[in-house]
Amino acid sequence: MSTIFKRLLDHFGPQGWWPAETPFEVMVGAILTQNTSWKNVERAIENLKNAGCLTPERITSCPLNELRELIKPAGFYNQKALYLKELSRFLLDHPLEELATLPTHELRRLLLSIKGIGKETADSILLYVFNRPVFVADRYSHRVFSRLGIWRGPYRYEEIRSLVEEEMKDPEELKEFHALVVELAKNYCRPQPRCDACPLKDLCSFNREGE
DNA sequence: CACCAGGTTGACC
DNA sequence: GGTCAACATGGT
Repeated sequence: MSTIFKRLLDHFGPQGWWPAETPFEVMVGAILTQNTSWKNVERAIENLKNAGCLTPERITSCPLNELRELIKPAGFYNQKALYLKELSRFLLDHPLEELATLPTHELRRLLLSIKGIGKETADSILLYVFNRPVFVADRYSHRVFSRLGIWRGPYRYEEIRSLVEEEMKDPEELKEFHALVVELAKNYCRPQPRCDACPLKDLCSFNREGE
């Protein structure tokens, strides 16, 4: 696992995730990017910035219809507008300084209680906002680990997360690793793979089927 | 034209 | 516990 990380870092270089100016922007981006390309999320965030709506206060006071229009480029805008309202309400009730004092498992439980925040979004926030040592075990990681023969069987979020967290404890490394796995999968591990140019070609076991 | 994207929810079994 | 359709825009 650590070897793979070094290989990826060597090949792609530091990815600099998460791209955002404030912790709140990270959280908003984490919700908006759910099953959505980052390119579309950028437009939505740009709209929110231009409207001065990138704080919990302004999103809470923003009319729902207006909020929907602002984030439209990110897709699923009806439910995501509600999710952003939920998140903002939560943050007004629980300041970041308070949340930062909680142990990771309690903070995760709190985040998961917010409608619109599931496991992956919660872990993205734990990692990129609160610097907690967690791995974001998204579908890309499952695809990559399956192709590398590290993981057999179906996609199970918690099990893949544990697999990585047992070996890697440094939040900074976990941040980069998640970003690098995404980069690898996007470029070389598509449904129609291009294993010829893959930087981990020599490690890839393609004799087995199963995503 | 079909398929994919930095998932989550609620219904159902 | 697990599975599944619905959700919506923009790029390839």
